[in-house]
Amino acid sequence: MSRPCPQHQHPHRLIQQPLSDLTDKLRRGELKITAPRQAILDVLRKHSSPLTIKEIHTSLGKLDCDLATIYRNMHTLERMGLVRRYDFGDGAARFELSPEEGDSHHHHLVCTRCARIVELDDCFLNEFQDQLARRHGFTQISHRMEFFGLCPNCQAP
Amino acid sequence: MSRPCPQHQHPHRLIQQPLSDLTDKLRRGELKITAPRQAILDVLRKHSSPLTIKEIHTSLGKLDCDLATIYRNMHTLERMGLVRRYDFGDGAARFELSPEEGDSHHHHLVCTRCARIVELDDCFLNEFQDQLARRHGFTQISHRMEFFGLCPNCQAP
DNA sequence: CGGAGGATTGCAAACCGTTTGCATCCTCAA
DNA sequence: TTGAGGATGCAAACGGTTTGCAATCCTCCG
Repeated sequence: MSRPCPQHQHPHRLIQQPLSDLTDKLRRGELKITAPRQAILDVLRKHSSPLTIKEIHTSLGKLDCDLATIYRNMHTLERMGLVRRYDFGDGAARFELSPEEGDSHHHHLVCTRCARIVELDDCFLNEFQDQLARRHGFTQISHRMEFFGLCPNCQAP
Repeated sequence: MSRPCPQHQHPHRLIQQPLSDLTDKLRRGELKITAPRQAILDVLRKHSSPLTIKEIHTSLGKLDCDLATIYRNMHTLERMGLVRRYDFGDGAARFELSPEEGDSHHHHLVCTRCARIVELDDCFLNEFQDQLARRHGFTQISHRMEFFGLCPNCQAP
């Protein structure tokens, strides 16, 4: 994983939510504030791109906890909207702290060689998605969209 | 899985490529024409939505072959562009015969309860995707996009 | 038409991310 | 401070997928 290209970094990703705000949210969700929970949130807070469970695990360092604990927590955190889950099609889920404006979301451009991730601007699919729902009588509609390609560093000569 | 709603069925999906055309393509790809291969293509030919490996396997009926054979064949067929792979996020890959205009593709609206699949019109992301590639210096760019929701039959009262 | 050579298959075992059961531990409200 | 229930660690199981290997099948060539 390489450093994100600053010029294309989406602004809201640079604003780190203080850990205390996060634990406040935990409390509001009636979740206990445990060491693994805090450590996981802290790791996510410090990264600007989605992390796999394994990446989170190694980032925990000496605050290490069981993999199953991370898996369980990601479900809980996702359920209460603190965290967003992404699937880049390589078989490992990735997680990112939700932006503070809880309902907005964005998509990613992923290098298929080095897994470098570019965070794109806020999603533009909402109107289209709503039309689609109306036209086909669907409710609770959502979507997934990711872009893949070779980043500048990975293009062979 | 329920029958697709005819009024929203995308036209090109109704045109079945004759099996002979498909085996011709196999030949051109220097692939041997084996019984499993033909049977798999024949199953795909008869379905208008993407199928999982398991669904293909059970559809094979008495032409049954090993799961590993299907997995291996899906890779080969995908590699030569005969088949397209989709990921609806439930952990099982799905496969669909490529439309005859080899480069076009479309997306899906998937019911999260009954897995009913609506095939959408041809993709509209190409320009956007190219812009994106240019702006970030990526090459070989592609994307994935699927919509999820509750279909009319699955909306609880 | 028959045989050689390489692709393809079946089978079983391995893989990998993820989930789960269970006993123990810890957090938090009373 | 204490009790109840949520949370954790550990190990086993799970589901989709991949892989090694020996046996088999398609094709091409003589």
